[in-house]
Amino acid sequence: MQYTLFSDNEQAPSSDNTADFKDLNAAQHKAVTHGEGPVLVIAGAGSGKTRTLIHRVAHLIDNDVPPESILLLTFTRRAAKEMLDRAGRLTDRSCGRITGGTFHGTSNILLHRYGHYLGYRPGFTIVDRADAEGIINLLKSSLDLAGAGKTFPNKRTIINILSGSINKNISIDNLISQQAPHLTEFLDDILLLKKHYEQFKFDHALMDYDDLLVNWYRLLKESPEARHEISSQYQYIMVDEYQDTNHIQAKIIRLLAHTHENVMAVGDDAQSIYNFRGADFYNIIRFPDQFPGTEVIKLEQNYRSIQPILDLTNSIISCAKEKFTKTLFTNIEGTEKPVVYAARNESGEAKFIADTISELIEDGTDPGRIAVLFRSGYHSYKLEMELTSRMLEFEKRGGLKLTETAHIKDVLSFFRILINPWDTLSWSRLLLHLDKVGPKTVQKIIAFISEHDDPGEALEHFKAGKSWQDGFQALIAVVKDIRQPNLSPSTIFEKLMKYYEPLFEKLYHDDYPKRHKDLDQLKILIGEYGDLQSFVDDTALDPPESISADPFADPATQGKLILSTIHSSKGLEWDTVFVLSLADSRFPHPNVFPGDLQYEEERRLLYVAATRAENRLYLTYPMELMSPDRKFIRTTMSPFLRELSVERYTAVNGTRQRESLYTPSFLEESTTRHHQKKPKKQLSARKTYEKGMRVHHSFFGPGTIREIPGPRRVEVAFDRHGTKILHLDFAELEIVS
DNA sequence: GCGTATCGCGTTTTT
DNA sequence: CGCGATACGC
Repeated sequence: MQYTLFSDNEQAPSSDNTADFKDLNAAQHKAVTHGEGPVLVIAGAGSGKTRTLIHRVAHLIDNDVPPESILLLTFTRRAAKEMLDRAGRLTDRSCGRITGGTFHGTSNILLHRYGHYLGYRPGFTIVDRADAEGIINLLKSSLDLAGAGKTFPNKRTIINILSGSINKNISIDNLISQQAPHLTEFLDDILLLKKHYEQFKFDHALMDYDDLLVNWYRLLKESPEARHEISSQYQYIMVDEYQDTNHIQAKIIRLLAHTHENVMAVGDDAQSIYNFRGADFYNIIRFPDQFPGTEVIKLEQNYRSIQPILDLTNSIISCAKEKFTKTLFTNIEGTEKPVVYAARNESGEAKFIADTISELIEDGTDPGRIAVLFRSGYHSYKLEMELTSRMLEFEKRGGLKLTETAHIKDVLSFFRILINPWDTLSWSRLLLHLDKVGPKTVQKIIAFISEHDDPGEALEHFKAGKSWQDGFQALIAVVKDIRQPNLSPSTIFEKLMKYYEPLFEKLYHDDYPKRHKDLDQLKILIGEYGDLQSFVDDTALDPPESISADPFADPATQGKLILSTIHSSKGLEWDTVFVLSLADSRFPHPNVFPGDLQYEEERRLLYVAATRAENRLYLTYPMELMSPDRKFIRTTMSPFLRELSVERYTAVNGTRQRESLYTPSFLEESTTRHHQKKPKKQLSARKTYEKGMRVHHSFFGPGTIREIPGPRRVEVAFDRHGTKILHLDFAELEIVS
């Protein structure tokens, strides 16, 4: 295969087209065909860096580099899979023999393969973040922390501090005094907690994400044999999203490449948004120091967005305190400026977005090409209700992971105790479901069974209280049943479901159907695994975003509208993007102030959000927010928006129908275009509703009116679907009695 | 009095 | 969902 050089102005075709390997611009071509030695590719948003990496892989294979010697490290496993798949299509060869994945996934593989050099037994269990939080919780209650009157920081904060201290390579006391001075009074408690946390993980052969990295680093550093073996195995190392790597990862890369220095790192300092968990975008700046002789290549052409969007995003990032000037340009045609919409309140904001989305879909836009992004998971609640009441389907990303939902954790707990009988956390999950059994009783049971060589068997010898004996015996029976040797994961699943199903029905009565669907999908997923260990590791390391998404979905069918946190939207792109809740007290996060390190990161976060858009970008904010005391407080637009020149966007004031805040002439244009109110059908609006009425909804079925929270709204407690707030303008609600 | 069940309310971001 | 405050039952 040959690569033909095209001029910089030649536009790269859509990245989905695999027959386009010749259409690379000069900079991309240089990166793709680079020979031996370290390369740093600084790539702007939408500059085709993924494409470049794919072609690089294809180029190497075409030049008879054995696939086994390529190591591709990406941010998400999904990205790695996609790259290998596309590279495979480019080369007409299987790329399956390339090692590719996340740092943590790769770490897991290498530690199982080479861990014996450090004296590891391979049977460790990986805990994900949610479990780590659970452990902290367990320890917190048993350690009796915090003096009277003081609220001890929550477990999420603790975990951030613990992992931050590992990632940033500084001691906890320094970290706290530097970056979280308000926690100084808890320093001793946190240190104590850390000690017990480490001991706990050690006792139970558990590792969390950070331990994997630390041990990978130790493996390379402390075992010359392992270092040499691994480094000569992987002769070509490629790292995507390099700005998201932390100190340990940078050191790992350095050691991995010590025999050959064939490293290609790709990243964009302007998109560094993971500083809070230890990522350091100075890693990019330091790369040439770590690898002397590094060639630096810049990709500045953007193949994603139209020029007006780029103008806006360029000016967002140009306000940054520290910037490495890199101005993106594009040849994609399009003149429509981004819209900044000021809504009266959160409902107005949700309504505007839902209206606009409905119109786009009616005009034939694939819902899967539209995304709504926001800072925090709960910012989208209002919109979710609005969309549900209009029967618009969506998929929410970020926030809670599937493996973090209660019912999935329950099932996984059964699997976990089989692999690691000392997995106290999973035991306590299972035991807590027994009626009349609470935290205290669980602690007693666990203390008892942990004494024994075989906790699973010891369970039978614990004398249960009279009131909960029956449930306890039932649990013992299942555990005994699934502990039989040589059962396939599917068989175990079926066996445990016989016990769990009735329990589950009682426990999650409110949204039973949805959760049950998850379990059905989990069953399918389990069926693909032959052994338990790899199933448990996989679900801990990289939980599937949504197993309800059909893996064999026909690509021709329409996708779903995406709601996502900005963090989870990284690396993706959509035709139309909405960014929600860009109000002063919401974005940046209220705890960060100008001058903080975090403040600049928040700005980059907005940059990342805005650069996801190809053709249409809407930035919205409410002028009124609900304060803690059910009072409304006025807000203005986020400071990041305020510092932009008004030339860059079209301002629309949703609080007055006919006036614009800034530029009246623009408003007429955009209202007629997208935001014109259509007369909605007044189906239910005329009827009078009262508290306590029985009603029937075409989708949710029968229910009772709980509350009338506002004009044209009712809060209905549905018999089968929980409580929902419905908009009478849209909901088809019949009065039954 | 200890421990469990229940309700109401607030929630940064995550490989 | 998880936390705290409060209420009930052994």
